[in-house]
Amino acid sequence: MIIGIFFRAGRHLTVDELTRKVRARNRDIGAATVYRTLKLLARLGYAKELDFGEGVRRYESSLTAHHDHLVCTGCGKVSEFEEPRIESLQEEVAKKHGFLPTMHRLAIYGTCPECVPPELRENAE
Amino acid sequence: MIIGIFFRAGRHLTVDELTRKVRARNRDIGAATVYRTLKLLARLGYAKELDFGEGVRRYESSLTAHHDHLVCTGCGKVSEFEEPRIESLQEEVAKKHGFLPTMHRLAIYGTCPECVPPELRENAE
DNA sequence: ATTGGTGCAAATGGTTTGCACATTA
DNA sequence: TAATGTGCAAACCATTTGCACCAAT
Repeated sequence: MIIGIFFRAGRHLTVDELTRKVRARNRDIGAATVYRTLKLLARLGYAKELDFGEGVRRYESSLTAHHDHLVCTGCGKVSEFEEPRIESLQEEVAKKHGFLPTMHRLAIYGTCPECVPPELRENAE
Repeated sequence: MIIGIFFRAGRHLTVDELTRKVRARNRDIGAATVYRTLKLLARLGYAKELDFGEGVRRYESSLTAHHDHLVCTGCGKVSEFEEPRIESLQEEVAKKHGFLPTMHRLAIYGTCPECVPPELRENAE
């Protein structure tokens, strides 16, 4: 049931967010089990552990195409993007340094469209 | 004295590493003071807080040019690189999503040259 | 009976904080 | 005397783990 909710739920879930969803369905499930389930999914390769430096861990399904993240420092919303040119430049950089890259983490922090104050909008003034 | 050691020391220091260096010089200094000093430097903009998902925080001087990081998952060593083409692609991505970017974090994880087993070296086989 | 998974509460570990104390102006 | 910064130990908090328990083989 936990796994079902996880894959159906939105992306980039906090463990606590998932725990709430799960407990809304069944109050008898403890947080430890949610932690254990997510760790298991990550170990099996079905979930990715994310860390945006917020002090809490997030998880997302790894059954989707690779992507990186845009994190809004205003409302905390996380969105995704994919940019093959950045990917290949990373390969290039790694190779130049003799690195055998296995993965990378790229997050762009800033203010999302809804959080940009009107007076700072492109088409303002 | 803590500040002096911090800026003179190598990059990407763990708080614990810096505490060791400081206490080697003066045993009477507690870890709390080192934590407080680094937080202060970060607040004033002289230090950057880094988080590579290792479970510990690292700090580096922000008085150097912007750069991103290569993290060796074998020996833990962290090195730096700078790739203007990646930077400008990030700007482009942010703009495309209506984001006002303030910063980004890019870390490439993998195996550094010293940790690549010989049989996997490019010029092996 | 044995296995595997669970909830609960306690442990963990990096970081922060309350507080009494010292040092300086 | 007031203000600032310190060490120490306790608090914090997300996460992990020990353990007794339960369900299903």
